[in-house]
Amino acid sequence: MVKTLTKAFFRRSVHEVAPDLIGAMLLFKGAGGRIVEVEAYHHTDPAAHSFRGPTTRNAVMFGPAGYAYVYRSYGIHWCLNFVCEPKGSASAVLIRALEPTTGLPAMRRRRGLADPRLLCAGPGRVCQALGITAAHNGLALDELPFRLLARTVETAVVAGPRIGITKAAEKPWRYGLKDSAFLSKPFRSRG
DNA sequence: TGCCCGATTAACT
DNA sequence: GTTAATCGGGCAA
Repeated sequence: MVKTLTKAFFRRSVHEVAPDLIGAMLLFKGAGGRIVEVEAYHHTDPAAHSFRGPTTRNAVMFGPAGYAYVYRSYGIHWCLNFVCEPKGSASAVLIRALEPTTGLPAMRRRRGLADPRLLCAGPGRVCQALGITAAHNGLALDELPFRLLARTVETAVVAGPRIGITKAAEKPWRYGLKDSAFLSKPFRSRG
């Protein structure tokens, strides 16, 4: 029995939602796969876009949970976040990598390569593969064209430091599927 | 207004 | 390991 993730799922601490998303299925217009890597950004976190208060760009983060926050990264890429926590708390989970399972031809075409390991291994790559842009900023996650399905099996989740940030870089708020071949970077093994 | 820098990626050496 | 591509946000003046 497949369960759709509702807004209530996201109306919790970003540090609860982030690990719970590992193993969930993310589909966008019929393409996507299992979420294997995410990062949590709490509004009290200096690395979060919402840390310095609301702006035009981060406005969606200050709205209710269960919506997509899409922003441009390095002037080139798009990155997809899921807004979490009660309204106004301005926290979100960054979707960093998927294990592609559905709509591979479309994703290969948009990415211009065939290797499934590199199709969705990184936040910019996920958006390019799924065709997500600023046009999709603010869309509800429990309505089409999004489709989010809860994981159906027990999943081994590992945590580690986040990637590509300079502030609060030591916080272990990156979560991933243990030993997945589709991560943007491996997690340091604990033995 | 101007300047610096970033939740990145790909193509280099 | 290094670096260019490319642009909006944030902050100083």
